[in-house]
Order: sequence, then C-alpha cells, then structure tokens
Amino acid sequence: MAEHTYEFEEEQHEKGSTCPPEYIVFDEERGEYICTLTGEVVEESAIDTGPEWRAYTPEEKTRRSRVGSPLSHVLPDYGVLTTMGTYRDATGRKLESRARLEAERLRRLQAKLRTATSIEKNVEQAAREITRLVEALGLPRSIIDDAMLIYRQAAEKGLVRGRSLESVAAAAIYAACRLRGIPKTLDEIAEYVKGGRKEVARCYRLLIRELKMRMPLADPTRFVSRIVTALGLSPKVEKRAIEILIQARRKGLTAGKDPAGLAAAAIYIAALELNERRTQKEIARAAGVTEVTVRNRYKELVQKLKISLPAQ
DNA sequence: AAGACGAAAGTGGTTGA
DNA sequence: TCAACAACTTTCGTCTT
Repeated sequence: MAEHTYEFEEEQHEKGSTCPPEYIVFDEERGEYICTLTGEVVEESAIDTGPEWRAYTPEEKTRRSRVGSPLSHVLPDYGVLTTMGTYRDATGRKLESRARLEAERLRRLQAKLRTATSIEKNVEQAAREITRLVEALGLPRSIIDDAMLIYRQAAEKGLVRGRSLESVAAAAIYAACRLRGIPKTLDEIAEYVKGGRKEVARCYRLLIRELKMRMPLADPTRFVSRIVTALGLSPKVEKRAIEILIQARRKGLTAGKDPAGLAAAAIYIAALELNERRTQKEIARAAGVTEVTVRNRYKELVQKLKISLPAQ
C-alpha cells in the first residue's frame, strides 16, 4: 500500500534529520558527525570504536603504527609475571591452574593482537581502494575520509570478512555520499567495482543495518542539475523542475520512489512546458533510469499535481 | 521512422505472519 | 522462513506525430 510507505518514510525522515544534510560535518577532533546548525551529534555510532583512532587520511599512514603497538608492549610483562609467580610460593596444583590462567590470558591477547594488525592491514588496503574509486568517480576528496570512517567501523565489527574488500569499500563510499547528500547513484559507483551492483548493494544494506546508520532520504532535487547540464537544458528548466519536485514532495508522491526517476520526470515536464523538449529516451539515459520509469513518474506527476501541458 | 504509450513478465528487495 | 507486495526493468506490440 503506497499510503503506508509514505507515512513510514515521512516519519523516519522527521526523526532522522532535525538538521538538513548539508549542515552535517565531520568533527575530526572528536570523531563525530555533528550538525553545524544545532550542534547535535548526528552519527553516534561514529565514536563507539574507542579512543585510539581518528579519521584516516593517507598522510597519517606513518602515525598509524601507534594503534597496534601498545598491545605488543604488554606481552613481555606477562612473560615476567608468569615466571615470578611460578617460581616461589604455591602448591603445585595452584601453580598449575594459575599458570593456565595466565596462558589463557596470553592467548587471548595474542588473538586480539593478531586481529588488530590484520584489521590495520585491511584498512590500509581499503584506503587505497577508496581513494581510487573516489577519484575515478570525480567525488570530492572529503568523501574519502567519510568513507574510511565508515569502512573502519565495518572492519572492526568483522563485517568485511567473507566479502570482497572492494565491494565494502564501494558501499562505504555510497553511504558517505548519501550522508552528505551527494547525488551519486549506486549504479554509478558499482560501475567501477568488479563484484557488480548486486554485491555493492548487499554490502551497503549490511553497513546500514550493522552500524545502525540513519540515512537521510535521497533528495531528488539534487539530481536535477546534473541531468539538466548533461542535456544542455536551460537554468529555467532546472528551476521549474525543482519547483515540481517540491510540490510533489508536499503531496507525498516522492516517498519510496527512485530519486533519479523523479528528477527525470520533473525535467521532462519542465522541458515540455518551456519548449525545450527532449525525448523520454534522452532524459532516461541521462538520469540512469529506463524510459518506462520516466513515463510512469511523468504520468503520475502530471495527474496528481494537475499540471496542464501546452498542446504540441 | 521515431517517439510515446501501456501491458506483461521478470528481478531484487522489504515486510509481516 | 515464506508469501505478499511495491518499485523498477526488460521486452514488445500498438498508436501518434
């Protein structure tokens, strides 16, 4: 039932963003996403990973060794304590159990150390991958940091194991884009990934769920200017298309719909109105959806917003 | 002939019993 | 875990310009 989806999403939207996405910035000092309007912490899960780490940037690579090393300093101490304890005053039985306890702790520490360093290795590899993708996609470099933050959390939760690093990295980038309201579709990002769209989408949903991220709804108006530019349409068309989308949103026609499809339809209408007609096929291609979707959204918008088109 | 339209069947994901 | 469901895609036949 369309009505339900709408109510649900609208509610989520209101709860999710008391502050609009464009005001959300990453505070490096504290490792939190905060809103510059209200000062509230938006992305709480960004800090639950412990005091040691910060956002990763390539320049920090050298300093990063600090993260893994403290554990290794601990190890020799345990060796000393163990021998002292065994040497002096205890019955053989007690000694045995105590030694066993120590050995147990040691083993746990070693396991921890091993996974810690392997995560570091993995994250470094991911940094290369993410940088590569962000550059290939022409995204702002700040997305690298955002994506790394997300990726690191995923890695520390063991979400990367058994999945391709590349796909998880791509998913992190997509998530970062969504958080920032940058209009990139999953398909565009998946184009550069071997695993393909399916896998990236799977990883993305996993990230959302496991890291408890709350995504702002993708805003169709953000897709408009890209499409308008690609088609060489005038700013008038862009303005009108955005008007249509805002109207549509008010009427609740946008919930659960592909934002690119909505943007495409709005542009199609605006272009018709302003005598800058483009074919559905052209617009569909520029928006990355099919003609059918453009058509369906177009019909819906015209009907529900009671837009009357000039006779051709 | 190209574009617009719409029906039908298939895909991949969500949701609720 | 499974079925119902919504949105989107692919494909294709039929009007319209």
